[in-house]
Amino acid sequence: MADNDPNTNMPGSSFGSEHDAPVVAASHDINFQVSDFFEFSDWIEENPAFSSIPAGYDSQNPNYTANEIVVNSTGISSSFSEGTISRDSGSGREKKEIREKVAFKTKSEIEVLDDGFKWRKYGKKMVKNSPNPRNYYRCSVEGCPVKKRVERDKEDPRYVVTTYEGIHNHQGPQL
DNA sequence: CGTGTTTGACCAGCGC
DNA sequence: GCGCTGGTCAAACACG
Repeated sequence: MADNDPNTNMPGSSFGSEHDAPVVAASHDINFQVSDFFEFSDWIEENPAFSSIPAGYDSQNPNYTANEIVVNSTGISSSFSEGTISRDSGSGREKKEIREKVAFKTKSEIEVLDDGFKWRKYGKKMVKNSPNPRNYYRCSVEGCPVKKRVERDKEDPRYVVTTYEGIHNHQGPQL
């Protein structure tokens, strides 16, 4: 997946340029694609030495491997984790599909970061571990199984934890 | 009028 | 088996 797509124009230019978030700046540095992070998840899988649960993240799941990266030098630190490969070894039947699951912790005022795709909110839920609600988004493109989960950090409300799940059916960003 | 959001209800998995 | 919790659905609503 995610072949060497030239990614002609990344509409990430609205990454805080129209918002007054001082932390989210320099869209030039955030010139990435979501698919790039899905490739990163493979990278993590092959580099368990980098596993470290980011602060504030639910580290109770032993199936998680995680890592932290710094997207740019202006203070946007994102952490991502990959998991959900928990197949039932023992019951003889794996119930869960192997899905790509990537979580970012981004310091931003806005919750819905414009990653170039069009998202439709389909749910909101209060989680037990956090006083903040969790929002559920889904890619607007029909047939695209990608889901997105956005919640604010428990300890630091200035951070948003965005979790992507799945791989986009379509190549280009949808706007 | 079309599209996306809101919000409560419903459902399934899991732990006790 | 029951209750809790997280995830999804869908009808009503708001907005362009």
